[in-house]
Amino acid sequence: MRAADLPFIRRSRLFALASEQDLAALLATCFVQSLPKGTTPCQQGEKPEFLHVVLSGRVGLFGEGPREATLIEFFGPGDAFILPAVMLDSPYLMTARLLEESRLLFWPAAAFRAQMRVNGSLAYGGALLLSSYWRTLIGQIKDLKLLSAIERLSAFLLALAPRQTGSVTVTLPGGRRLIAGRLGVTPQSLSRAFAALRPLGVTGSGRNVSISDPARLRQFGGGGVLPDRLGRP
Amino acid sequence: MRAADLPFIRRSRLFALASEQDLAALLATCFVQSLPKGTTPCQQGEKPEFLHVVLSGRVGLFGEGPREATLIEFFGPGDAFILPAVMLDSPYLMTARLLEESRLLFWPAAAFRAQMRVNGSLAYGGALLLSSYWRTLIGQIKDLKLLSAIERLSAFLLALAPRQTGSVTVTLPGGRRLIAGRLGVTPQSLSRAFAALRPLGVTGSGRNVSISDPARLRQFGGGGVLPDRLGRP
DNA sequence: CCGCGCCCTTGAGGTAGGTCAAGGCCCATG
DNA sequence: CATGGGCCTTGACCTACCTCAAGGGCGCGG
Repeated sequence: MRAADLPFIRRSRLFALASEQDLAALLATCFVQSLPKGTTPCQQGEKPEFLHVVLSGRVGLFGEGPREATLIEFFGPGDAFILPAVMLDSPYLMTARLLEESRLLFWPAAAFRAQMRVNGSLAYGGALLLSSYWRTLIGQIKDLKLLSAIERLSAFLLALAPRQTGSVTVTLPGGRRLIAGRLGVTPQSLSRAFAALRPLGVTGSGRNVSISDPARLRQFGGGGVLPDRLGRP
Repeated sequence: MRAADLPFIRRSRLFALASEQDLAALLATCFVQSLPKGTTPCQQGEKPEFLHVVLSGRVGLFGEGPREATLIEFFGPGDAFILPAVMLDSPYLMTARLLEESRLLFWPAAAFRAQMRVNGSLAYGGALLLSSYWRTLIGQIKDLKLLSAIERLSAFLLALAPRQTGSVTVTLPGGRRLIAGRLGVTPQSLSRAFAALRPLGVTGSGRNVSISDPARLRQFGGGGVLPDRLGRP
C-alpha cells in the first residue's frame, strides 16, 4: 500500500465514520494492487477470500445464468465488492470483472468479518454502503418491472446527468453492450432505444451521449427512479 | 411494548450481536403496535419517520411506476423496512403494505440513525440484514434478466422449499396476483406458467403448491438463484 | 336458495423485444 | 497499406409475454 492510496481509501463510505486510528488498525491486514482490465477478482459460486474496495478504475458485476451472462451493475471508486458475500461467508452470486485497469484494496475476508463485529465505525460504514446499494438495486428492479426498454434507457441517462436544466453531455460507464445488460435488453434493442430517443434530443456516439433537454426527457421517461449516486456521497 | 414481544424482537438479525443491555438501551425509544391488513406504514416518496421491524405477519413492498404498481418483495418476521431510507434519511422508493394483520416495532428514525452511529452491535446487525437483502435482490435481478417467466416461477418455488429430495408442499407468501408481481409477470402469465410446470410435477391450488420431484424441477429451472432465506437465518 | 364480488384460469390476438443476419466503422496488427 | 476482428447499427422475422375478454370456482350476504 502506498501513502498515495490513503486519500482514495478514505473516500469510500465504508470509512465515513472511521477515525485515523480506526483506519490504521483496519488496514493492517490489507494490501493494494493494480490489476489489468479483464481480471476477475470474484467468480460466481466461489467462497470469498477477500473483500475488494475499488480505489480507482471501474468494475462490472456479472450474473451468470444457465445460458448466458449479463452485467448487473457497475462499480467504481469507493465501492466495496462483494460485501454481502464476504459478510455472510457465502458463495458469490456474481462474477466481478475489471472493465479497465483498476487499483483495488484487498481485505482478507476473515479479518474483515472479525473487524465488522468489533469496530462500530466499520460496521456503520458497511451499513451505509449497503444502504446505498439497496436503493440502486431497488431502482433497477422497479425499472425492469415497470418501465419499457426505452423508458429504462431514458431513466438511466437521466440518472447519469447532474440535476440541471440545460443541455448535458454524459459519459456512459461502459460500452453499449454492457449498458444493454445493465438495462436488461440486448445490444440490438439498446440501439433501437437510442434511435427512439433521438427525436427527444438524445444524440452522440460511443460513450458520450448528449441530452439537449433533460426536462423533456424526464417527463417522458417516468422521471428516473434513482435519486442516489452509487458508492460515495 | 409487551414482554411477549421481546423474543420476536431478538429473533431479527438486526440484534444478532446485541447484548441484553444493548437491547434495552436500543428499544428505549421504540414502541410496538398491531395493525390491520391493508395498512401502509410507508408511502413511496415520503421521508421516513420510523424504522419498522416486523415481529409477526407479512408485509409487501410495492414499487409504484408511472402507470401501475407492483410487488417488489415480501417481508416477514425479523425483517426491517425500509432500513436504507431511514439510514440515509431519503425518500422511500417503495410503499409498504401489510398483507395481513401484523405486529410491528416502530423505531423513531432519528433515534435509529443516532444509535447506528454509536452502537456497534446495532450497526453490525444492520449490515448483516442488509447483506441478506442484497442477495435476495441480486437473485431477483438475475432471475429477471436471465430466466424466462416459467423458469423464474420454478426457481421461486424451489427457493420456498426446504432443501430435500422428496415431494414437498410449499405455501405461497401471498395470492397469485402478488406472486405474479414478485416474478415480474402478469397474473395471466403466472397462471400459464403454473400450467406449464404441471407436467413437471407442480400441482395445487390457492396458496398451497406441491412439488412432486424438486430435483427434476431444479434441473429444469436453472437451479434457483436464491440460496438464502430472507430476514432471519 | 340465489346473486354478486373477487380471484384465478383460459382463450385469442397484438406487440415489445429477442433472434438471426448483414453491413459499416474503428482500430490493432502484420 | 491491407487485413481482420470487435462493436455498433439496421433490417426482417419470430416468440414470449401482454392485453383484452370471457368464463368458472368460491365465499358472503340477502
